Amino acid sequence: MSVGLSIGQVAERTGLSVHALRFYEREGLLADPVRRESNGRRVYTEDDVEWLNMCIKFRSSGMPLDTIRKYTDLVRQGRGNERERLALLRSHQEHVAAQIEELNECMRVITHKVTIYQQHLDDGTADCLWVAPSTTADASAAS
Amino acid sequence: MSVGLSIGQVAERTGLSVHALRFYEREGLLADPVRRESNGRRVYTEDDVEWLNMCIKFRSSGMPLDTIRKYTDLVRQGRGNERERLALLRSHQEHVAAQIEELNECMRVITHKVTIYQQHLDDGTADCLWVAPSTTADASAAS
DNA sequence: GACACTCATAGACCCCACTCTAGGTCGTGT
DNA sequence: ACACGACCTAGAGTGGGGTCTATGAGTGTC
Repeated sequence: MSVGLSIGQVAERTGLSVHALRFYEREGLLADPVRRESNGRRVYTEDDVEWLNMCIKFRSSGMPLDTIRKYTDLVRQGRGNERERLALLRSHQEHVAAQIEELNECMRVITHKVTIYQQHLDDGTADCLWVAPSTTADASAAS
Repeated sequence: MSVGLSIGQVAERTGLSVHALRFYEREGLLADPVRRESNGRRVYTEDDVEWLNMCIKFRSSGMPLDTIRKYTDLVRQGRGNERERLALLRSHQEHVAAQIEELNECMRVITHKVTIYQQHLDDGTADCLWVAPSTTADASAAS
């Protein structure tokens, strides 16, 4: 089934650089240190790729490498610590929820500004309303 | 109206450190270089605080300081470049939308993992299902 | 058998966004 | 008188997350 992938192939299909892949490995982010060919070259399995994709999801949702390492350690230790894994996941879940909240709020503010600029540009009123080269001009647009 | 605020007061009400406030100023993130008392101390206006709050929104939605500086420059230059400001804002808006998308996708994945772990813990099946201290064990939970 | 290519390691380097330090000034309270 | 706390500047240091370099070895093909 799993043919064995070179680091270059894994880089290609995960979008991580080969540098990053080696870096992640050094950092202990792979459940088991990648197998090697006789010549020392890394051989990745499809499972490794799947795991990496999960790490990428974790990273891109703001989980620090350190926490990913903790999670990896738990998984590596095997059965018995499922509660801990769950706690870690839940905590990250909350974190992500908070981020989404925050971004939505930012979005609200930005969209408001965009709308106002757009309106004034449409009106051709821009030249009348933007008076001072100051904070205030933009702030009044923001408020 | 505006009484004039010390850097400490501004730090308190924006949540930025006094260090960060000075840093932001050096970096050209304030529309006009803050006024000073005769003794050289900074005096912030409420407008400055408002502007800073906007910067904070920008930052916390992932806008690099560099881009905030560009926006600030545009505002500082005054009327005539509203199109550019709008373009910058729109571009950031898209960026934020993409981030929200991404986070939602991560959330989906994480929630799925959480659900599965929770199920197995509820079932008490954890000890049977988690077999190997390997990627696979967790990957099967993820899939 | 020469050239290009991919891989290997160890460690240096980079960028970003702060954060902190050193050394000094001012104004107030006791 | 003098200590204290808030402020000032310039610039060094930090932490996270990679990225790049130097150096060398194995493979593939003309």
